[in-house]
Amino acid sequence: MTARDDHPAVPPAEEYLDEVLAVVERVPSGRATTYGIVAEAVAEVLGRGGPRQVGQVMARAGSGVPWWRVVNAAGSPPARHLDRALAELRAEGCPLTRDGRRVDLRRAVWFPDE
DNA sequence: ACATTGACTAATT
DNA sequence: TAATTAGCCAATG
Repeated sequence: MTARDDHPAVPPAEEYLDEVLAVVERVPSGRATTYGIVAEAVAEVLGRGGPRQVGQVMARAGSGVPWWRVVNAAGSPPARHLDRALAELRAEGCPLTRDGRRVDLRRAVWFPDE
């Protein structure tokens, strides 16, 4: 290594990205969590980031993980892929609201400490 | 260094 | 219940 090997092997942004994806991968089928909850879990490890940062990561690198299990605080999947997300959620039996357009977080919410 | 932009949230109306 | 507003945080140009 160089004399100064104090520069991160992984850029902070990438490190943050990995941490977010690691959490999302653990969300069980048929359940869901929120950007805010993921952000808290990540912040516990890295000490930074908020819901919007999680959103950024998902937008940029969310394919590859069960992104449809991450919804906003109101239970709505990302508007961009609303239909695809709802189809997935319905398919895996995730509790939805009566109108079937949002996740019923009261029943479906999952926290990373499980 | 400043402005803009987002797969956000909580409070308000 | 839905729309609006202000606050939020880091990436980007």
